[in-house]
Amino acid sequence: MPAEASSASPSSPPLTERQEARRRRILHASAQLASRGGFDAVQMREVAESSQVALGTLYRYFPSKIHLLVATMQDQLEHMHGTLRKKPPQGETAAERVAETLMRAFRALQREPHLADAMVRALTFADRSVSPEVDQVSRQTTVIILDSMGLENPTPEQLSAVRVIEHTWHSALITWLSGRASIAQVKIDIETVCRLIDLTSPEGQK
Amino acid sequence: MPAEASSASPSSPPLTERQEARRRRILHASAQLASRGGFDAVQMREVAESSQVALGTLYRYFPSKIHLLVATMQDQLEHMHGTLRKKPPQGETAAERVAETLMRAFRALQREPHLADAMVRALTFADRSVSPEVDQVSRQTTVIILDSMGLENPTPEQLSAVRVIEHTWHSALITWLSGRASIAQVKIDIETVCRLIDLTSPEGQK
DNA sequence: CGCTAATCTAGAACAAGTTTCAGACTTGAT
DNA sequence: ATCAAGTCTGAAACTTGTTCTAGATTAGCG
Repeated sequence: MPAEASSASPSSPPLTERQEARRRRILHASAQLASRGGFDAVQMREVAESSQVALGTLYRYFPSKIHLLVATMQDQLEHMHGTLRKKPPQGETAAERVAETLMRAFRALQREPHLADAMVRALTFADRSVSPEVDQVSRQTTVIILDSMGLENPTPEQLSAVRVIEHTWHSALITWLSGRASIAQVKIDIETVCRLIDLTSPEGQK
Repeated sequence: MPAEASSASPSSPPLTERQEARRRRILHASAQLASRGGFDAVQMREVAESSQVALGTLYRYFPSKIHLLVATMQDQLEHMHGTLRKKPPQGETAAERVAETLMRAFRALQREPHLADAMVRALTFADRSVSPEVDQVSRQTTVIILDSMGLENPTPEQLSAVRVIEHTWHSALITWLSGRASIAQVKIDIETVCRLIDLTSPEGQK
């Protein structure tokens, strides 16, 4: 298989090799700074310096800090999806498998709470100008969830349930990140919302 | 009844009359500016000017823009709760009543989408330093939902369901505000998540 | 009334996101 | 190899949230 082309949107003018490298350096610097101190620690001047790129160039690649962090999240999500694909969840019911997948993702985020903070805050703070990118993250998340459900073609009802699960996922993460909910609390919320899946599977829950 | 004391946290030193008036002017200016242009339009210098208060004073009352907007939300929530109390929802099941209540709130927000934008963005962007205030908003929301369910003492399961509903509510609002979901979509999501309530009411859904 | 501590004001100053600009460097096509 | 168009750089400037300061005002109290 071609080692390339796995990345994000294949639209817009194709990047040269050096441009691709710059983009990579920027995303790497962003993730690194975010891992240290979260949203606030990702300062555009520092990202520029760390990635050896002029500030103006950084802004050419990512038109705002939010764009940058959302792109960072897309990047991390890809990793995550790859990792999750390798060992599919073991639960009996679809609800269990989804909950298991999300809890696995949650544990991954716990290992880098500052990075999680930066990405999630950016995601929910994003305004209309970032909608396409945020939407892409959302679609990717949907794919991961549907994957873990093991569904080929979900019903509209099931898609609604998945959307609600995503809502809960994002919002629960926020309450955790801002110290208003414990890890256990998040777990309960995830398990609770996942019950909606069984509710929308009239054929039984196996 | 005493016409006073209905406001927020009755803790900390009591405010003099003029201070109470200042606080009110500030919140009013905040809501007004927010109604115009949303989060970005609430600029601290403008709020200070509109409310005839020095910038430093504004910061003494509300230690950050986020604090100010969250307080604005608390303020609005009180109105809302009062309004909702007057005409309780008519639905048959608890789930229907909660959905009806939230849709009513949603329609209110649609009348002032910019204000909604400012408040909701502030709420989800808030970091740990605002946790107490955000938590208060969350509790107030919980009360409104429990009220509409007509429950005296909810089970832990039901409280979980309510938390998930709140998650969905906030996150769905965000997707709507950032133009990634339609009004219809939000409605569906609310109705979907409200089904969790019936799921957690083993005694039947009347 | 007159004092003292707390509060308020005007305004400067600082921090970080964003924009702008002139000049150097790359790229792609001839 | 050469030229035009597009890109990158370094640095300054601008915007808006936040902090700080010195001096006026106000509130509570003897």
